[in-house]
Amino acid sequence: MASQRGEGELTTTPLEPADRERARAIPEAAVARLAVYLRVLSGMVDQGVTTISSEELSQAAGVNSAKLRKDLSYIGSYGTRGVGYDVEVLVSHIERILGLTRKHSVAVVGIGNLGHALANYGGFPGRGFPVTALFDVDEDLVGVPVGGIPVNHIEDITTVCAEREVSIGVIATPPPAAQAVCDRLVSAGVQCILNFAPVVLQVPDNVEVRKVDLAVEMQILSFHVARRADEAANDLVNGIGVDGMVIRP
Amino acid sequence: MASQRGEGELTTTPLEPADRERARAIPEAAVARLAVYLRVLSGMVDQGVTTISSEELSQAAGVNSAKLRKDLSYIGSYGTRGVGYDVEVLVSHIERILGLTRKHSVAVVGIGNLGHALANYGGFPGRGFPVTALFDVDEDLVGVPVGGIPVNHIEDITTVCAEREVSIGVIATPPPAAQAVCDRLVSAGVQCILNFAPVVLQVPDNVEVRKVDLAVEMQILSFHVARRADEAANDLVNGIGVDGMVIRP
DNA sequence: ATCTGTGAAGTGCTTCACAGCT
DNA sequence: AGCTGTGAAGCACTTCACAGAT
Repeated sequence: MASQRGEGELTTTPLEPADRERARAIPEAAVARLAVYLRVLSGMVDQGVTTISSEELSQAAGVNSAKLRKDLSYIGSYGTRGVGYDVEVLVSHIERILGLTRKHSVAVVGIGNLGHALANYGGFPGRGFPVTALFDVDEDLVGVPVGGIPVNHIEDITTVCAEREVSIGVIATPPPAAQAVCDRLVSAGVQCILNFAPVVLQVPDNVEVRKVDLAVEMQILSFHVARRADEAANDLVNGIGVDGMVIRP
Repeated sequence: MASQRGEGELTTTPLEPADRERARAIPEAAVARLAVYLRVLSGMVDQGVTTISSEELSQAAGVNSAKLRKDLSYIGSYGTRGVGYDVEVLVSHIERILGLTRKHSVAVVGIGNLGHALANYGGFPGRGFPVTALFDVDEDLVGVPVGGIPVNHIEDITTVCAEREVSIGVIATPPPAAQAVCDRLVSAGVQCILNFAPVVLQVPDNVEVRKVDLAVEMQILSFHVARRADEAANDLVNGIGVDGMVIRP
């Protein structure tokens, strides 16, 4: 089960050989942060900031400055020692590394509450991710435009996705439907999936899945509430007050 | 700036001293997976499965079995060598560690597309996370019930959250409003925040923030599209076909 | 005979700290 | 004098592989 998509539509600026090795080597964690830096930097551009130091940028992005510099070093050396980084230069290099010079068509499957919300973002968060197809099983929804795009029936995923060159599929269906939907997306040649359904998807190696799992997020927070409550109880026993002051040393 | 909440309402089953040290020591990454195991196990219970091996459970959860066993070992030794784990026992231990024996009131701030979707989940993903308060700046929305709960004005966050003992705040506002909303939640004593706004929130150390950032997720996927496209181009140059076979060895 | 629980080895990410450029 | 870029050290998570329980 592999991609059926040809290799003919490479519209991205081709990477230099040096960049190529780098792209392979960037830690996943760093990629996520690059996206954050990019957003912060875009804000800077709007404010007319032209130059920024690693210290300032790292503060704004909520990381420490060594990490920021290391992250930026993965994509090359575009700073000036003693000065800092040119904001626009940085923006364009990060955009290139993240593949944002290309448009990525998005299909949303499952037009319930969440699907509606996603479709109505219109051009998905941050531009460059146009939603070009919507799917649902509900016959009553088929043909109805949501966020300007008419809903197609789930049966047609394969043809419609191929036609519209969808490169990212978003699964917003109820859990039981998710795997089947995923399989269809994959057989339509979609190699990147963003999954909102609380299900562990099985996919071939050449497909990248990212998961957004609200239940997991809530439960992680719950864990921290519990840990904190417990530490507090523990500290009280040991004579430490709620605000961290020792009451009974 | 610290919690203003008293320490009197600890309704959680208190952890044994041994568990206490463990809770402190569980890696964050393991906590996230425990939540996944819990969901898979709940499904097992519904199917009437009573016993499961690390191999089976790890498959269903999409991790390898050594990792699963190590994760479970963080919460104690509840398996039987030569046999496997008792599903119900495991469920109840994971629930206890994740603090799911307590209810966690949730407030959603920002009742736009996403806020609506979230409010309409009713009892948030997976039970145990009742949404008890909604907030927005829009006067026209105030008083209107969404998912059964009337919307309050954002001005009233502090009082309403304190009143309803909200322990988790969900921020679904536009980016510019997020930090101010966050500050209000914090001063209402909320120590856990789930942030959907594409903004890096500044919070005191005693507050836990989890971020769900669609733009970042999309951009990570975009990065992988780019990397793959580039590898393919690269491989073609080196005489390797699209399906991985060497054409020109 | 089988499957868990876990030290120990391995891997990858983060932080340090400073050489080197402007 | 200031700030980047980066080897090297440190830390955390993952995987291995096997002793030990049933």
